[in-house]
Amino acid sequence: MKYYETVLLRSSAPTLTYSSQQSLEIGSVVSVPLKTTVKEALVTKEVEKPEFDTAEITSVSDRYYNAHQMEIAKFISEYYFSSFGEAISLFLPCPVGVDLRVDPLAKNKITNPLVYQGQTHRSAPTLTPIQQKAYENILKKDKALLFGVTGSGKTEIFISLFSKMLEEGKTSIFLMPEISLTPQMEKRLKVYFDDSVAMWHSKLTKKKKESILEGIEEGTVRIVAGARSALFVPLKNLGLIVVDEEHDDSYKAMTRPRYHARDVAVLMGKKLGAKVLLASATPSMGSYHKYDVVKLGKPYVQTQKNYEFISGDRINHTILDAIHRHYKAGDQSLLFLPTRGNFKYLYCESCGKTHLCPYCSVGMALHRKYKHLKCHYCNFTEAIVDTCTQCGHTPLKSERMGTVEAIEVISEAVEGIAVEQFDKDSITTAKKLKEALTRFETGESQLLLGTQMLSKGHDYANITLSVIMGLDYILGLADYRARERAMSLLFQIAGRSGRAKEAQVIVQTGDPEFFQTYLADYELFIKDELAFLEMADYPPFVSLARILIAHKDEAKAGKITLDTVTKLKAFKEIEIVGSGKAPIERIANKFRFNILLRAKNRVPLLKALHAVDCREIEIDFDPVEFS
DNA sequence: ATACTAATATCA
DNA sequence: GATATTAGTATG
Repeated sequence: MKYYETVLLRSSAPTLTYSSQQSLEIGSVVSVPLKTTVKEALVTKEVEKPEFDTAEITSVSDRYYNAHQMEIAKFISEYYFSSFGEAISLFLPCPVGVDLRVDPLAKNKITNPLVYQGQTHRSAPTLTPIQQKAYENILKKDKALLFGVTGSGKTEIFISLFSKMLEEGKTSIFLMPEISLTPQMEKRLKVYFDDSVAMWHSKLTKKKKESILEGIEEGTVRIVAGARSALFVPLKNLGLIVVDEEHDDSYKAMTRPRYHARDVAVLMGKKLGAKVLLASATPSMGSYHKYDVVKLGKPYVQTQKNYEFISGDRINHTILDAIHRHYKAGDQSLLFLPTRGNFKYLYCESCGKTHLCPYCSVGMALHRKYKHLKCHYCNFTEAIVDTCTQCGHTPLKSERMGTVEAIEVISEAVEGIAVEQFDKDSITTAKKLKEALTRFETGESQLLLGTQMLSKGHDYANITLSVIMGLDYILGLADYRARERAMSLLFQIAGRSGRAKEAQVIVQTGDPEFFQTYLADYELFIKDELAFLEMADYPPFVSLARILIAHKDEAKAGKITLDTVTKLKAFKEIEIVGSGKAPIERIANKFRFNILLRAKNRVPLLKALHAVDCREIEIDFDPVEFS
């Protein structure tokens, strides 16, 4: 009889020891009995017969985790404060019989030499001299940051790199921030790589996932493109990881393990000997500071753009006139605003109170289409109310414009215009996204109106007018990166319009000087912002961590916070920047407290946090969200 | 993580 | 006193 330590997959339980008649490989995925159920577990270590009684491993699966996967998971679990069982579960296990530690392609070459050569691919695109230079530069480096505006031809460089990897018998991972970006990119990649490329994201059906995994195993699939989770597919002989739109916060996981896919990609590349290429038109301060920058063209939009700064926070005549003019000229427009739903909040004119979610300390958002109020944090829904719950005053006023209301205002003012609503409420599936984009591409609709989704990935070549509202709202967020977020958003949206001809950009802000200064040169913004961050002691010059405490009992939450702060005070190398109620005080009926920590070096910070880590607190290392 | 158990609050 | 809710603990 043999004895093995195991960790339960997707679990924070401690390691448990089981027995087995047959001898097992470290890394094997097995089924084990626990209490009354059977769980999946990973064999981590062979041990001597323990003193306590052991249960026997129920069955051994045909999957296993290799040494690299376990090593990277170990890092993730320690750096991002999750259990090993949770971290390893990010990965898809390898099929038994394929060892990713040796060069599996050698096997492929022997058993199936024509796998790759048998397929027909269009050869890589011809690069412009500027692209070619960047491409050659990238080839010389293990990791690099490709800095180029939208439309500067980053994708052609990626495609050339993937082609080169294929020629060398290596595989590639291509990360994009959101699932919504995949259809357009898929089309482009398929032209060159056909069935060698597979689109991967967490919402794929089980069947589709299995089919892709089979392709990976057979060696037909050699490029996996997709969202965060694509980083964890078991590709053999990985040669390249591309992280597009590397500045995007959606690379940071919001649930445990709270890893940052860009940073894990860099680590993974180092461990596996794969090249890592980060890319963005608006790079993050950290990446610009840390990595070799390969510039692609000039850091500003080269097409002719007329910027106009206007004040206010509503859709006014300037905006309506512009939309009307461009519509009449047969051109297309884009309008960005940061809130979804109708009016974001209901508020009482008499006592000034906002109508709040009963379980969260945020305003209930008005969704006129469904005739209800909805909390965007806990999804609590209720009928539209008209009387103030505080003072009984009626009627309630609505505050701040959302997508639906904006569409109503515009449809009324610009007769005949077809508006495409582009936000989380209307674009719920990949199909709806595709349809909306097709309608816009064919000219069936003439105005694209939406939220952050607009700034991500899509190119709208024929747009001649971009209207950007609500930047002040972002600039006013309590976040050390508020400036960066507002600035990059403006760049991203402005960059997506007016590729072909002269374009007009209307920016609604009370701080035009700030945006105006940097519009022509994002790199100048980065340099100034880095100087600011260094002076103010913020990343990338220091390490940050956030502790989130959430409890139904407010006093209990406060006590946990205080106790944790007390324990942390013993660590002299770390600074407690602040602690207390979180900006959003309550979500889903739990009171929320925050502790923000800072340290010059991350090692003492990690050490202190490991010392206070417990199940009552949640640790977010390198946080991107502070609410 | 989750099943199970003990402790505590809620209710008729 | 019975039952629902919550807190605590062990799992092999």
